[in-house]
Amino acid sequence: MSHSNIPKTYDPRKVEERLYRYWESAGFFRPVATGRKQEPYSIVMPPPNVTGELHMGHALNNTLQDILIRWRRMQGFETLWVPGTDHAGIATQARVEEQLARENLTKYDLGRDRFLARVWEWKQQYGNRITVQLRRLGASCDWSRERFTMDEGCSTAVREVFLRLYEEGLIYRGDYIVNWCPHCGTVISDIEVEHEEIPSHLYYVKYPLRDDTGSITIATTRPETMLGDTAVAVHPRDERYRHLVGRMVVLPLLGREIPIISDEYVDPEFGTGALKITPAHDPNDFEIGQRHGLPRVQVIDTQGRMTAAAGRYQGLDRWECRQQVLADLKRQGLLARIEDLEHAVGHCYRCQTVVEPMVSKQWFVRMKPLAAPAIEAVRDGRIQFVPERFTKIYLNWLENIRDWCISRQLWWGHRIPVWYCQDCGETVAAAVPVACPACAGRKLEQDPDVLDTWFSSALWPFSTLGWPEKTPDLERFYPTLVLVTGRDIIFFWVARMIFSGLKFMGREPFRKVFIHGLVLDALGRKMSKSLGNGVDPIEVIEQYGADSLRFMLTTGNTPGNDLRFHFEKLEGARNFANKLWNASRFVLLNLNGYRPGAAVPENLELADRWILSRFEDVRERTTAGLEKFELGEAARTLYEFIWDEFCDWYIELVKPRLYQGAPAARAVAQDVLVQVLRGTLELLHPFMPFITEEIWQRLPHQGETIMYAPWPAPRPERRDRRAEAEMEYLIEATRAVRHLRSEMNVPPQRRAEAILVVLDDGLRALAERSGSYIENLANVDLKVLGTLERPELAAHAVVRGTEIYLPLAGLIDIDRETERLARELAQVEKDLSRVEAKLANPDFTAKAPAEVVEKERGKRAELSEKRKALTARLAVLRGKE
RNA sequence: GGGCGAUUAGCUCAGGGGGAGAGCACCUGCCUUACAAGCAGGGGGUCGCAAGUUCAAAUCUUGCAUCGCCCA
Repeated sequence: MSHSNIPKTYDPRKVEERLYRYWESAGFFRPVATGRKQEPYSIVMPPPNVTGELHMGHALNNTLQDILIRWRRMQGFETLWVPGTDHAGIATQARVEEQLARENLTKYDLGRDRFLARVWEWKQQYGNRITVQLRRLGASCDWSRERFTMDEGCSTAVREVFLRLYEEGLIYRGDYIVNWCPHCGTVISDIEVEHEEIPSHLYYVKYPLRDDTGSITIATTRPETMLGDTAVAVHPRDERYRHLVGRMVVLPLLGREIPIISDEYVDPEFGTGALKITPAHDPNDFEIGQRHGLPRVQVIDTQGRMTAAAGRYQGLDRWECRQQVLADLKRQGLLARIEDLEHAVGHCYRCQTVVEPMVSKQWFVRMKPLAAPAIEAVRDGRIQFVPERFTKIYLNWLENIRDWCISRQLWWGHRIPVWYCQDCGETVAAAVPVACPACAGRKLEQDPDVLDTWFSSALWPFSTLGWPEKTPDLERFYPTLVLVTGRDIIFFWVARMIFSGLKFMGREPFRKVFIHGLVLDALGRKMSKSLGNGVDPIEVIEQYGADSLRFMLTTGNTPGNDLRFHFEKLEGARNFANKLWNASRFVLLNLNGYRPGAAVPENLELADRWILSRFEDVRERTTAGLEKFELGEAARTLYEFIWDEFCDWYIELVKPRLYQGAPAARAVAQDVLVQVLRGTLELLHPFMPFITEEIWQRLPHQGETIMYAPWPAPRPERRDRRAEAEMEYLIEATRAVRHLRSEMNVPPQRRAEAILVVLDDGLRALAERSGSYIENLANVDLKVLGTLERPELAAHAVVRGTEIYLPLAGLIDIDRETERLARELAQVEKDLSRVEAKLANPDFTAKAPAEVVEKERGKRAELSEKRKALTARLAVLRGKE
């Protein structure tokens, strides 16, 4: 292969799409039994909404999954990553309704069947958008197994689960208080309600006693609901009101008579301690109403308007009604006072409309029996959250769980598999009923509602693998190993998958739940459509490449924490990719005559042993990071190794051998370069799949793809602490010489002379042996001496018991040099006195671990040597003044 | 009201009982035959505040403050 035409700048656009097509068409994303590991490793992808476009949250979520799956695949596991999309009931239906609105149509104009046909059409047309985008990101999921929550298999699973829960009495239908969104026209579940603190008012209203002996004042934030009041409640031990319990008050404006009751729920400290009770429009009041057998008067309808029960307020919007009620109360002198109050108001998570609690007939899942095993599975560690702190959030929610309202007044979704017999009124739950089991009648009408979208996502880890069929995939890949998801859907999704998996598979659906945070904008705000502050991952990929985006998302992050999106960070990642590209270019351009196997231990020189040892360390730390889900740490380890050690030092160190070395030495350098670069690419591949593949293919390699290159194995024999220590010394010395050159303004091109005075025999031998490293990297001619034969006009530095001189007759400004050394001496003395104070403390020497004490002693020795050298040098210089 | 997280260099963030780190920004010098998306050198921080544990605290404990998120 010719390498002379490798461009100087890495261009991801020329690489990424081509490689992805290659991988996908070669079938590399499918599970492959490598024989190196027996167990499978599977992940199911949190299905993005079919309506969706890839946003930064998806990009982060899928990058993390892809890293894990690519790494495990290289380790030899039979990996499967199942992709798919979610039908997203409300969102999708809304999208199609908008489309219809542009044609001046509503869904009612079409009717249910034609409307649904229209949604499917929409889905065919736009539904694969996000999966195309996931490919751009590099996601190595098995598209041949792609699923959709409303495809045939998933739908079968949904019906099966519904029917089984229904038969067991875990699904029931009942009149219950639910959260109604007047805008979306459907019920939403408790967790779909977002509470937001809103500045509001607390209104004090007098309710006159029936017998005209006075009044009781209640406090409320929602005066319009008083029209539906059916009681006033006080705390049973509240002395202020004890004598009133059991008496009747006259509801203002409507004149209805309602009782004063007592209930533990009432907080005597809040407001007046007297609470109006509206069982039809408040969840807590609903429960109090149930305890006391109170009637429910619905005064607000599904559009948010006042009903006939509201008397003359009928037809008013709930907010208009509030103003009207207040005005009327004021006129009648019943509005005692108004206070400012911040309080939490429930909003629909989708449209932000204020939710209206309302009593209605809905389907529910009885949660207590299902929650118990799900709590247990996490408590006993069968499922672990990463980071661990999310365990508490999960447990706290499940321990206080309420029944789950699963019916939705929508058309798009899984229709509830329940029919009502028009002849005898029997309820029939079945997949496809033929006749009424009670009266054999054939006039059956299906429940019009559909199921909450999350009902089907709850089954995702096993419905995607074929359940309720006993498929080989289900057998092999369930339970999955890890679920990667944002912390915003722990309740919506994670908890529900866990109890569903336990219930229907008898096993937890995954072993680890890896939670990540949100991607925020540069100012730390959530990215949102309404703010318009979102960054489009596809645009980023086009501009910077998928690898850069992925790398930026991984390195900028710690598990579970949010991350801010900065273009500067993206540039850093892009620069890193380019750095790697150019380092590889260097290697490739210097491979003439390469033969593998030249780097046998006896041929290695210090730099080779050092970089191989460093690589071994990096291999270990990268793998450990991945194992602990510390992906950012793993990625940063690689970044530092590649940039600081491989590029800044090793490549510079091998140049003489490559450019002027004897063929044998050259071959060794080539072999080490190839081995270290190839191994590093393999370690980096999960994070930056495209560029690593592109380079790997050009390097000498075995196999069709880096995707199946074996994950670098431990080579403990390559760990060489001595080589590392020696290189550290040489690096420090090189830096010191460079520093002196810079301080003295020696032009970079000018070859200078440097003298190393090394008293220690071992170090001196090293300096003599490997002094050429310093010579090449600091552009000096080096003299290594063992005696104190000091040049007079020279810049001076001390490192590790070594005095360094740059004899620069004519360039030395004695005053400046004196001042510089004096400053350094002051610093040394400061450090030294701290160390000495520590060592003088008998508690320290007695109680601190021996190696810590030893280290401090070493430090003391080095610092005092340095002080001695600096003092002597200063004396010489001052003598010249 | 309860819980969780954050508070470290000008900015964004790692780190996590024994010599304060990175990237960006800044200053100086370099287009040195892998890379100017680069190289070399440099300046810059009582690690939010207070108390405690310890020979030793940025790191552990407690309290407080500020910001953010979640739950009621």
